[in-house]
Amino acid sequence: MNNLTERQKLILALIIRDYIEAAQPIGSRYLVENYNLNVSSATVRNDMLALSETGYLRQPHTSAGRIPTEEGYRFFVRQLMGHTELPSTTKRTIVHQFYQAGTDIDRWMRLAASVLAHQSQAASLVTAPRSERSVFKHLELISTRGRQVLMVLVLSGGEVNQQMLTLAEPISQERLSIVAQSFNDLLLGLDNESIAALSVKFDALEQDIIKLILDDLRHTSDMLTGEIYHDGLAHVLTEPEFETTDIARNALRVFEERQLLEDLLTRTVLSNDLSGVQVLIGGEGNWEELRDFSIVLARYGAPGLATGTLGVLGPIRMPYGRTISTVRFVASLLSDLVEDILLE
Amino acid sequence: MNNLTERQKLILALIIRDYIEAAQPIGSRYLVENYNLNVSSATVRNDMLALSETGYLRQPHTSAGRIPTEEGYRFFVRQLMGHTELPSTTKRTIVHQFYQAGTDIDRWMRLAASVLAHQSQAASLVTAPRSERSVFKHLELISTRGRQVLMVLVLSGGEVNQQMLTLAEPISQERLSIVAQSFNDLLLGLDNESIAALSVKFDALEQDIIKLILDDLRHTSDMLTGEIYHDGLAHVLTEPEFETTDIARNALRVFEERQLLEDLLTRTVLSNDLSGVQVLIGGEGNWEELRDFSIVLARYGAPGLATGTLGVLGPIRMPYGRTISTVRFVASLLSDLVEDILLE
DNA sequence: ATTAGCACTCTCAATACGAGAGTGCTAATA
DNA sequence: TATTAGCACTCTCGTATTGAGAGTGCTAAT
Repeated sequence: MNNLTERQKLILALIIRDYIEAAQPIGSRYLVENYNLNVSSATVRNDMLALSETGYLRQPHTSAGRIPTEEGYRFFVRQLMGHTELPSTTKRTIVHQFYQAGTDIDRWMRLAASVLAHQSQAASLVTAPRSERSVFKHLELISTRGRQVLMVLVLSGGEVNQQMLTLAEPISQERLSIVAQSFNDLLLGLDNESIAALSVKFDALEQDIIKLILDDLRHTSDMLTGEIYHDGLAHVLTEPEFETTDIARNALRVFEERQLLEDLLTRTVLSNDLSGVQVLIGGEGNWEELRDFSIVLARYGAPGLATGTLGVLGPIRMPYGRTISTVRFVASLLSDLVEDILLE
Repeated sequence: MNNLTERQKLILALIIRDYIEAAQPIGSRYLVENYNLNVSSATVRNDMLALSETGYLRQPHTSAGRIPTEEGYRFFVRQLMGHTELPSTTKRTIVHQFYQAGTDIDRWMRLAASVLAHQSQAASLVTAPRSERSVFKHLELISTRGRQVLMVLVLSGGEVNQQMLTLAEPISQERLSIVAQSFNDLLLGLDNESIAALSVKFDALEQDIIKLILDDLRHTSDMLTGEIYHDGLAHVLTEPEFETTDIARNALRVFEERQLLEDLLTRTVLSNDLSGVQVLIGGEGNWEELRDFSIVLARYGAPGLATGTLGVLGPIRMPYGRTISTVRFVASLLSDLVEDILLE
């Protein structure tokens, strides 16, 4: 499969780079005139033909130039594209912005989404860090009004879940505090299953609470909870390939279908290419909704403690080099920040 | 100004209704053929001319039919459009969906956004209920790791703010609990200013905590915090007037510019037309970014305790009757739910 | 293996043209 | 005075035609 001559690889790379910029089919004459290939356009045409037969290039119609196929992009990203880094001035600017954002996680997330969207000129998405295995940390019961009780549950990794609870009869704040305290002593550090396995006798109130705690724990570890931050949706409409409204509509739908996003983001745990950055081109056969998009994803955080996902969604004709290095950089930056917060 | 004949009003109403459906200029012949006006097309033309001079209608070009101006829409919404209600089967379906969603506020919000978007075939946005005047309710300090402390602050109305705090030196959980307890006794029910005015002597740790509490209180009452739920962005691309990409891009930008949204949503407190539902048509001169859109907004919740905002953004050519009744219904439904949760 | 040359194909912008829709105006009518 | 018939006029929009330009694939020569 890899029986391409060096010149063919070069031509493929040039076509992809230029096509990404120009969004127009690239012809043979254009190539020889703009790059010192030292061969004639006819030779380039022969190579193009070969690349078309390998499946890396195609023509929108007879007698147009060539554009890359999805396979072409994949080959490019995997083999041809070198490792790129963000310019260090850009890096410094980004770091500075995070520095100014203080320690507010919500602000970090928004900033991360904004930076990703702005740098890659595409749509970005970020999820807050959450612990991979949720463990009970602290419970608080706060009487609010009549028989309503606010239950605040803190899990390892810093997630806080709140829930309303209706009692059969009013209970004083003092008694509630005592109940909460006993749970705190009993459940500290236990996970879902350990708590379910407890064979202590509970009264009705305690039963209810335990059920809610279990619910929250399961909930939190099963699926993606919380806000999915995003930014730069408007960018996807800028690209000429999204003139067709239904394609653009698909892009928006991706951002609003939690199920799909969860599905997508949780898959990122697998296979760590490219120092943790993963590139999905054109749905890769698995995601019909993403047929027309590429996604660059990375996980960040403190492995084993709390991790989140971030990524960029754009057209298949995407500046992969720049996007990948942006995603990589923001991910590592967020990882540092999260670690700072978790480990002393 | 209101010197329109009954027939002129009728014609205006018919044009608006039909234009909203067809998205095409409406001509005089079309009107007399489809409705029993009992006058000739020439007469209708005369009335149309009058309506054009009043500023309620305009022509895209000579010899096209008429389309409503923004003023025309405003007049229609204010004077011509009767009070419409959602079909009761639709109402039941919606109520049922909320019933199934349990008592999870996050789920309510998502569902509300989804229902609004789906019913109005436009983009929706919803903010979680929050109390209008934030008051201290409960503080919790939880030692996590080394010198890091998780501070959980509960405000009236049920907002929970969490924040990390780095100590100068490690402090045991017992001591933290004691500190938290003393704050709970001291600050219960106090607002921003009362706390700032306290003239009690604090040590360094307590000072830090007070500062964070004040920050949170101010933060929460000043601006819109928390997620702004939205759904149905894809709908805005369906409308023919958004074929032009930059207009559609504006719509998306509206949803991602928190500043604008906050600005917008907080204005809803004013003037309660139409049983609390507010209609902004074409930015109303105040919002350049909304020049091409209309927004239907309503506040919901338990006044004085906790309120949120919800609304729908769509093209100016929007089915106002349906949208307004949807917004009104969802708002009142959410109000009931919130009240149920707050008042016993 | 490379290249010059050439016929061929396809897109795209420009142009022209006619049908159709809808108006505004004038003069006649009830 | 309000309405109407009639008509000239204007503008859009779809369709057809055309020619320029770009780029290819193939063949034969180097």
